[in-house]
Amino acid sequence: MKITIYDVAKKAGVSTATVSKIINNKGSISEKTKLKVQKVMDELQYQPSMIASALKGKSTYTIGLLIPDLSNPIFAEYAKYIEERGQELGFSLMICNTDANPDKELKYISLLKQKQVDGIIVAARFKNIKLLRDLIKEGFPLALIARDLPALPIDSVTVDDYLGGYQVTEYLLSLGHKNIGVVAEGDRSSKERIKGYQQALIDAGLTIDKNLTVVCDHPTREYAKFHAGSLLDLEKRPSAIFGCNDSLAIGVMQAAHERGLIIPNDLSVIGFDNTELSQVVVPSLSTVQQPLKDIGHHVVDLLTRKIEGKSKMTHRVVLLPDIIIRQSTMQIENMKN
Amino acid sequence: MKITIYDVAKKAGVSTATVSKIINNKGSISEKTKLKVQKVMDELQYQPSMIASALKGKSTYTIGLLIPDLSNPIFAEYAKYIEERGQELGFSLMICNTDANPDKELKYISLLKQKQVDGIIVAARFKNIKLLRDLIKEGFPLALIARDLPALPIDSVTVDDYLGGYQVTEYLLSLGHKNIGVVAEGDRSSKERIKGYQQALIDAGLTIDKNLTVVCDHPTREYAKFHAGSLLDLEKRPSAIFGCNDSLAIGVMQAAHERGLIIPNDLSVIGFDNTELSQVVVPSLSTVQQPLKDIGHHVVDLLTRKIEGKSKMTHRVVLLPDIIIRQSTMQIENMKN
DNA sequence: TTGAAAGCGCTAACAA
DNA sequence: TTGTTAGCGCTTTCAA
Repeated sequence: MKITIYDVAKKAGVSTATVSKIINNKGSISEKTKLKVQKVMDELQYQPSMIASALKGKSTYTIGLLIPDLSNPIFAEYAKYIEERGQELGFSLMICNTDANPDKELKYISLLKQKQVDGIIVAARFKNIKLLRDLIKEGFPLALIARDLPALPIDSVTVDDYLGGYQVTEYLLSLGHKNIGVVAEGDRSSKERIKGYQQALIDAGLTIDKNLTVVCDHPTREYAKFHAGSLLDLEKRPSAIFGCNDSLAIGVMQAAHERGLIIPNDLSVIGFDNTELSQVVVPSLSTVQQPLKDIGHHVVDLLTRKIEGKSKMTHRVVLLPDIIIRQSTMQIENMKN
Repeated sequence: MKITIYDVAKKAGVSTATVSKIINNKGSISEKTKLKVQKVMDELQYQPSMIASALKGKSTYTIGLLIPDLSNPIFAEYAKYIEERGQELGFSLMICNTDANPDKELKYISLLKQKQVDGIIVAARFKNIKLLRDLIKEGFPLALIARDLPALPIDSVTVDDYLGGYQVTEYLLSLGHKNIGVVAEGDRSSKERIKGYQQALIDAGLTIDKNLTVVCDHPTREYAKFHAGSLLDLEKRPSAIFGCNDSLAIGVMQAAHERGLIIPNDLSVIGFDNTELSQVVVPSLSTVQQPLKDIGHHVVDLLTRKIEGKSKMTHRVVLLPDIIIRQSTMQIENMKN
């Protein structure tokens, strides 16, 4: 059978209270008994049951992560770095793939509460806002990544998508492009990136042509290819297109390719996320890098601080993206037309 | 405070035993009290504590997944489908990213045991075999993916890498290629794929030239590019190269590109894994698809059956890969040289 | 059909 | 410095 604290206590000739104090470094224990008990624990290969100590009201040292889709490399990296930081701080990670489905969100949250996780991290595309509101009301430790809810007092870590969109556009403008298209998906990040794009145009004294922004029904390369087509078939087609993530941008490249357009000579293209995809396509894709590691580590720090009651305030951390210039973008003067 | 079974019992005017029986569908309870108690549970929004029931020796309905690197898309997909199937069967997933580091493996396994997970799934590249042996000796439910240990009685699900390598080579041979190189990584899968490649050559009556197989120190595109270079600079350079995963194959393509070689006219290239990368490069990469979803679902089925004591036997499931032909491979007669 | 009570392994207040 | 003991919330045996 499994070794319990009783076995240790008996073999060491002390009480369970003494053993417990030694495990948790509490109270005052003589060096002598401490050594003796530790020796017995080693011999017996004793591992305290976290279940039992959790039942006594202590922490489970487990956090839940609600994420829409692990097969998306960006989310997988979030998960990786969250796990990494959690592990450094002694927390395990329970992963819940929600498919951005509100029913699953509900189910998972209630399950995580039944399992008494110490806190929950909610990633992008979370639908069921009411659920979050309830959790906050209960004082349940919660943190958000890539999902900002200005109306709710929740710790969050986001990358400045607005700035990302602004920088991309500013860069394209600096290359001389004035007629700039956007292929986006429907989520919050894309919306922010579009806003940044628009503001950059305004700041440059240009007007915004709504027809140059298309939003894909599904965030896939195939859809982007299709929608980019309509942009490229415009009478006055854009000289540059901003894809709100790398897959979309590559869809744009493919649509251009199908029409016999050469990148970057006929069309500049830029993406977002700096996935391996962007390094592999020909020409390599200019893009924007998110500080994924920082985001993951930061959100765990915020959450664990809440869990440990060290911080009552709400923190909203905004991290800055970084533009990476490769071969898919070009000065307009050097372009063919 | 949190609602407990006592609150429910008191409000419903029954004992906790009765409530417990109703929750677990055990014993015999009159329809009347059942309804009454269920109504109270609803009103109170009662959620049984899994911690407490776990302490009583019941299952935690949690499984652990030890995986080397979540940022590798293949592993992320494993995780996704494992989580998916787990969720269908009522199990949560605790993710542990080991970096293929034996110390972390040890730490995680002991942690998972402290947290009383019901079983553990171990993915590719696991180092610490002794650890697994101990787990088996204890009768701890265990299952493997993409990692076959013939010496140990563990349930496992693998894809037939040998067959994959064989099929790739057979296909290349059917195109007329005889001088076929391989760029591999150092793991078990690559070794199997190489063996399949060699057997296919033998079966075709050809001899194996060991110099045509290079193994990268690190499984990255950069390394593959470097090593493929040495293959391409050979006096009698291969007319086709098999990259043991898509990243490696793309490294090969890049090395070829740097040398002014056109794919597939000067060189056929084929990969493995069918990641998005393979669809995005130009020319698109022929590759081999693994049934990731089947693998993930299958391994969870095996493990949970062990957990529930429904199966004492060891199962080794081998799934078959599928070759996908795209544009990076060509009949040798159509090639330039 | 129902309930009383013991106990899962641990912690912490209190006593010695 | 150490030990006694009462629970944490649940399940299960046994008796009613």
